[in-house]
Amino acid sequence: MSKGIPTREEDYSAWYNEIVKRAGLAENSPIRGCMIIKPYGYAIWEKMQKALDDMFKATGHENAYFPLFVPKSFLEKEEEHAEGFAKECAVVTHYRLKANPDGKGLVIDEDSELEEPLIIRPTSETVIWNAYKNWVQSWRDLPILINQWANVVRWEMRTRLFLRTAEFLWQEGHTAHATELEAIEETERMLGVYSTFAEEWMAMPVIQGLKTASERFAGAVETYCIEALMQDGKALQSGTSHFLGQNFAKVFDVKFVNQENEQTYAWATSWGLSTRMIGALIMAHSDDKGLVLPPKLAPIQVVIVPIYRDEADLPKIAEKVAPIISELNSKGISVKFDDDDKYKPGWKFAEYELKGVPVRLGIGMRDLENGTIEVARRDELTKETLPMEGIAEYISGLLDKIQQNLYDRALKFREENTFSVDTWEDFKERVEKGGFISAHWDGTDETEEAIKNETKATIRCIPLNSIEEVGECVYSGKPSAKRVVFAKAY
RNA sequence: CGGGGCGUAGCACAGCCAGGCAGUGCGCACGGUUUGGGACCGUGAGGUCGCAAGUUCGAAUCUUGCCGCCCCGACCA
Repeated sequence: MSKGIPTREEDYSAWYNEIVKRAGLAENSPIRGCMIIKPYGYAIWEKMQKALDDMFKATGHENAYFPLFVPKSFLEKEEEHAEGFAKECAVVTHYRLKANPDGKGLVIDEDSELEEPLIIRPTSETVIWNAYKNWVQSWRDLPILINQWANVVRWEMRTRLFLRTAEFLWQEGHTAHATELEAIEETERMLGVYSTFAEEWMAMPVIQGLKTASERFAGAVETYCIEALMQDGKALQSGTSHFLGQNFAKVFDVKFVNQENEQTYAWATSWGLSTRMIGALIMAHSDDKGLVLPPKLAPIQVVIVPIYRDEADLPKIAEKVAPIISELNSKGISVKFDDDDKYKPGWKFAEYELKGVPVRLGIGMRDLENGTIEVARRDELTKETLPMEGIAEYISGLLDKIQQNLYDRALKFREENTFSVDTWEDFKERVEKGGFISAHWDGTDETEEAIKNETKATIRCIPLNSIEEVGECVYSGKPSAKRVVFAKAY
């Protein structure tokens, strides 16, 4: 293995790919556009799942599982939904292979053609709402608050590990409500959950907002999103929550009798967050030495590297660190004691930096004599030698400090790269340099489209907290009531 | 689907122009010396040169066809 990875400065995209591969997060598979998530990458996803799942449960949701296959007729029912996904669907048309009569291998048995093709789910609204039809009769049956953890397939033309793959893992929440207000509240509540997850667990500040009509989920009345800024100045949509109105209830006939004894269509929401977040995590914090993980999502939070010349010294070190490990474990901190003799300490230092382990402890004979231990921080790449006494307590606090530092750093970066722009000249110039651009927009599809064509920047969102401010559209000069956020996006 | 590039050891690649024993680095195996920031020496294993046909005494190298992958564009979380 060669040393070093390309720097962000040299080639941001190569830097990203190298981190994914060299840190052991994922690799390309023989299947075009599909990735193999390796144990270390999957461990991060499991941490994300756990945090999110707990928050879903805390907000009253239950997990369930619906089929991988969607009958073509289901997908067709909601017109906009169908159109939105039609171009990226994998379709199953046969159910049997047979020995090739002309030679080796297998061929599709043409006699096994399905009466109706099955789509591999790009999302599950239709299958789920078809089921909800049978679950809902009375207002007393509502709300239905369900989430599923699943894989989905969207046949993308160009893919990148984690950021865009043909198959990806995600969770999709699908809820049914008796009233419009309740459904909108749910949509906003789950956006809040995503936002909390991004900021408190991923240490990644996000802007909460609404998508414009052109960026809205196919079949939704309103799409809410969280948008984060990556280190190269491009935006990444990191989670979406949709208010679906009664669109799916109407096409799947999900009606209930309300308290006034009237037949009423249920109101829907759906919300999803995917393995793309692992890509976001990488691009938000990592540096030219490799991955930098926030302690709350790091599979290994502390690694201990023993340093010894004589093999007989290793047991002495192991004995000394054993109580530290158990004390850290009792605080819920995951620790790896790397006593592998095949690699030298220097190699291990570099390796754990590449893997983004937040805290590294180094301990050798010198430390045993002095009662000290070396503590290295991944986020700031600093080292200090401290007394072994009370070290577990110190590390526990240090992990919190690192978590906070990563957030503060990312927030500072975003603030320094968010610009308020009022003229078209400034806009064009600013877009080239990257970052979020806050500007007035006249609210029309035409203007949005024109700006996209001329600059490649899109409206990432209309921020929820934006203040009413009279202004003129940066492109058309027409009146505008508030600023929206533009950026080039992934 | 349009434009460009590439298929040679597990990985990264050289060799091809100008046909003549299939190579280098990393990794891997074994032995020894090493170990506070990616150690070193020695020995060794590992290949249908993408596939097929053709030209030739002889093809990784030349010709034709096919297959696959990557990058750039249109589409997208």
